Amino acid sequence: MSESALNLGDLEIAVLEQLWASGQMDARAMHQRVCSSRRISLSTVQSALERLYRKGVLVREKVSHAYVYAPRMARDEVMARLVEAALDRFDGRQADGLLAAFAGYAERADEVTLDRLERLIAARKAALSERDDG
Amino acid sequence: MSESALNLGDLEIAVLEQLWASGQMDARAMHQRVCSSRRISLSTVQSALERLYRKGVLVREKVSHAYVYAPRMARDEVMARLVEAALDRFDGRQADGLLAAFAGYAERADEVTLDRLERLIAARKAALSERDDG
DNA sequence: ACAAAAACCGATTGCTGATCGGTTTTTTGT
DNA sequence: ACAAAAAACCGATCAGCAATCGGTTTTTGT
Repeated sequence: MSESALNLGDLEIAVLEQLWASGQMDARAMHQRVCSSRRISLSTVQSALERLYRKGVLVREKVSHAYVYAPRMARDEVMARLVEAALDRFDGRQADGLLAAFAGYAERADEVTLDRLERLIAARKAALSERDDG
Repeated sequence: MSESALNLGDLEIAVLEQLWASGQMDARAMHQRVCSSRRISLSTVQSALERLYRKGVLVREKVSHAYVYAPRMARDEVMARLVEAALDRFDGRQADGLLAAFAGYAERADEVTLDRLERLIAARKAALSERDDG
């Protein structure tokens, strides 16, 4: 386990999605956004934001009286950390797990995604040979 | 959320690793294997196997009096399901999450892994054009 | 029928996220 | 400066789940 295995609940993710969409928000604004789908009090939203802050996923800044929260990690980064956390409890390398997950997904993947992935690999290969030459 | 989001505890994974390595085992044999690293009673191991069975990760067959457990899913498959479970709580496609996880990983990946992945992509692309032609 | 082995059952513990209401602190309008 | 409003803060509860165990019942082999 590299460092701290990130784990998130459903409300935490819902709240994060809002922040990734809007950039930043205080607890009240967040409550407005989520209380339609989830009948939740302001306190509950505050707790979720607080937890996310303690987990290092959010930053916050006191603007006049209220904390304004903002993402500290990109959506992709959080997803990656979650995948990592799920996988690194297994013995040995986690390459094969990721590969397997991707293989399962790749069976349904479209061209665009495949191309993106190919470019990712090409970039990495370039970096590798760059290093070998240098 | 496709069907049932798989989730596994640490003991469950440890137990699974043993089964993937050895093919099949009853609770007593499993206990032998894991009790060195974890000081655990037989009951605890039984519970873990039972839970895994209920989750559909293991099959079991009564051989004389004891259940003999065997994996019903490959290691890769379980890993893939875990990744899927971690990702499909997010809005929208999970392609980007997987891509992101892989991107992070790819930065450290070796040539062999990159080659494997390239072949995976090639295979998928072939399947796609196959379908277009047919 | 009996002893041993295993399943089965139920209970407890620990952790974590979700949830809330009440109290204190801070801010702000007048 | 003061009162009202808003937010933070605090602590508590609840629920779900994995880990853990000991005791009871069932099965089985001889």
